[in-house]
Amino acid sequence: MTSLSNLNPGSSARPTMRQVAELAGVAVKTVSRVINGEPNVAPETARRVLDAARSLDYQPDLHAGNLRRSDRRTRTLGLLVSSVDNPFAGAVHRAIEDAAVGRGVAVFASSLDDDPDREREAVAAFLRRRVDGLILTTASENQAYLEPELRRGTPIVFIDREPSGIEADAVASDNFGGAARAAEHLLARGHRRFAYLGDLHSIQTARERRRGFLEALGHGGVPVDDVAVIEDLHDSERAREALLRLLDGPNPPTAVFSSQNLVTVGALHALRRRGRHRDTALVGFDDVELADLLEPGVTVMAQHPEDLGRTAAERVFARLDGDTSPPRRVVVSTTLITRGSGEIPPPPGQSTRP
Amino acid sequence: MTSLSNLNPGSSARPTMRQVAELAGVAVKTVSRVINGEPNVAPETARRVLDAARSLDYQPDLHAGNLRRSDRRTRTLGLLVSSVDNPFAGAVHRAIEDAAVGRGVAVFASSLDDDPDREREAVAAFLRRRVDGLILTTASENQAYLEPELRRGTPIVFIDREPSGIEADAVASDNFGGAARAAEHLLARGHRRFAYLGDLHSIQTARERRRGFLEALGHGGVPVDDVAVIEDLHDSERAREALLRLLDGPNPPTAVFSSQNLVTVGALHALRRRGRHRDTALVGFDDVELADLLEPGVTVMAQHPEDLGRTAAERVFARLDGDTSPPRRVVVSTTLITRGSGEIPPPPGQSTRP
DNA sequence: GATAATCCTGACATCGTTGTCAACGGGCAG
DNA sequence: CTGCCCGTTGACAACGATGTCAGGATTATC
Repeated sequence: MTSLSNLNPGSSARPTMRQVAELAGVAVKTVSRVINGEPNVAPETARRVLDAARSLDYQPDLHAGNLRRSDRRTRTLGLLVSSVDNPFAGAVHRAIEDAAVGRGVAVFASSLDDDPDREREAVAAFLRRRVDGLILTTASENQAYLEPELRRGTPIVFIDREPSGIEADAVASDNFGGAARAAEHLLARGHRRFAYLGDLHSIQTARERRRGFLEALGHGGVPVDDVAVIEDLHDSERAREALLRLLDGPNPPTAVFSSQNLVTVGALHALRRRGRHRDTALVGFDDVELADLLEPGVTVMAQHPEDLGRTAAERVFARLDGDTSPPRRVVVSTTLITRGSGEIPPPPGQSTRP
Repeated sequence: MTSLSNLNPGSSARPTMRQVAELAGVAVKTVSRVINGEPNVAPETARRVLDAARSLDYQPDLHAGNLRRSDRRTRTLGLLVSSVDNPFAGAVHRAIEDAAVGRGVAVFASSLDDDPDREREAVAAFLRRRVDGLILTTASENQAYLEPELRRGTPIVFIDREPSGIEADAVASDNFGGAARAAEHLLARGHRRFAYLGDLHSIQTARERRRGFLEALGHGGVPVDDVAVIEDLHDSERAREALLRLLDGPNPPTAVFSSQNLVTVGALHALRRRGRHRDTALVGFDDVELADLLEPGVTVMAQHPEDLGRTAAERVFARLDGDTSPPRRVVVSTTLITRGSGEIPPPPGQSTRP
């Protein structure tokens, strides 16, 4: 009874090459050749195999093949972002996907919420699945734990954050320069009382922006002690509360810098709530949807997430294609978009320098 | 020379269980037991194995194991959305990821731009990777091609679109009812001249919204012929142009319904450009970031993408856990958020019904 | 017509892991 | 002391595919 192969019709088992081979009356290896478009198969044989494959709805098992294949490529990429829900990360993700899809590469994405523990787990989950490369918005202080993997030849590209404790490719915005330019923009309007609303201090990018902003203010003659620096604002709600407290305080800022998109949203809410949106200057880092339709429009240092994503993907694929040049750090410049909020001057009597 | 196993120190080759076994002085199967936490391993042996694994930076190959394992689970999910760049899709994605991560399941996401060809390719790419389940925002007219896969036991859940040509689980917003309620909301303010700005007619969801909107207008005594129905607006630029043409036309609408977030953004731009944002009513389907800070605030029929994503993931996991009940259609209701733009009355003299 | 080159095909080992089964050794009951 | 049980361990086959190699058929070459 069981000596014949399992040919029960309509069987719901997933067909394998063996079954396609049986149905087509050829050897498994011949099916493999046809499926992979290898040369030297008689057209008539190929047709029979394709017919059989189609009639069984056969889908090759990429991972089984990969196990034996010499190139050992899963055609899979792992992407770590703060959250797939964040518009910036979404744009990065899309650009990477666009670069990958043409090569038949699928993308895993994982949200970290900038939690170092989740980073380790997510990286391990990717490596267990043998991704061909990693693109990481890292959340950890130090990524030396990736060293062995890097030595094994897995391309690792850091995006939106510089690596630390490891030499690897990186693609990031000009955080320092962009934040500095934002500061200069506000200084030029005559502001002297600033607030800096920053993301988690543990995030390298956030520290760069802070440094850029404060150094530029220093060059403009504003002592750091006069700047209200508030950090660790990781979502819009916290940012809103923080700015509300400042606005209600004894010496509210005349100009506000918000260091990322969620913080900008929170700041906008706070200003609106206190009716201060027309007399308090605001520049945000990273662009925000509908920023141009608000009144006043929101001035931002726009990043170019598509460029970041595309460039990071190109780096990964270049490495996979054999590029063994030293790690490269690509800096993508930012663009100041003036829409009104950043051009608000300080109230009269407070604009002149001492 | 080659009789000894490859033990060159610092070798950059990826370690396998065999190498861990050699280093620990045990059989491969024992390593497997330790790595998978199977019982009946002497503590001392387990320690030696773990030490060896750690010192080699060993990561098990999930796919090799899966090949032999009886449950045949890759712990991987495939998600198809219109674009990972779209805020709605991002929220759905995040909710699915949150449900999956606890089970050790990783998520592939693919953007379709609502192109049926890309759908077929992306599904094939997922199936070749043997995802455990599919969550699809389908772009095709008919998904009967998934029938064999469904029979094989792969859970397939449609999200944000109803399946056609196949019986499968589906989770979607109340598109018809939500759009109808938007129409009623505008009718109640006395509007009689409407514009409907719709997404691609090929999208089932878009057709439902159109049907809901127009039927409700019909019940309100507004003949369909009096409604400016413009469809196939797939991005904000096209939506902006379309509404600009209407506003510049002989008989501009006093109330506008935009059928998804990108269209809403385009409509907002058009109204603003013509300075009509304070006297033309607007209700959008799907919420938009910062909608509450615009003047007037943007009234929307908010969807609940987190609920959609979470519910879809729950359906997939329930199926994987053995639920064989008939396919279920889950409808997630929508929520009207009044912020001003939808409460604008028609200009005097046009508000009364004939 | 003989020989070589080429095309087509299949048998077999193998990739890294797990399921099965059997063997070994020590503890314990009879 | 014998026999049984159980905890521990490893040998081996197998998962679904591809690389290697060899053999038979066909065609080209002299």
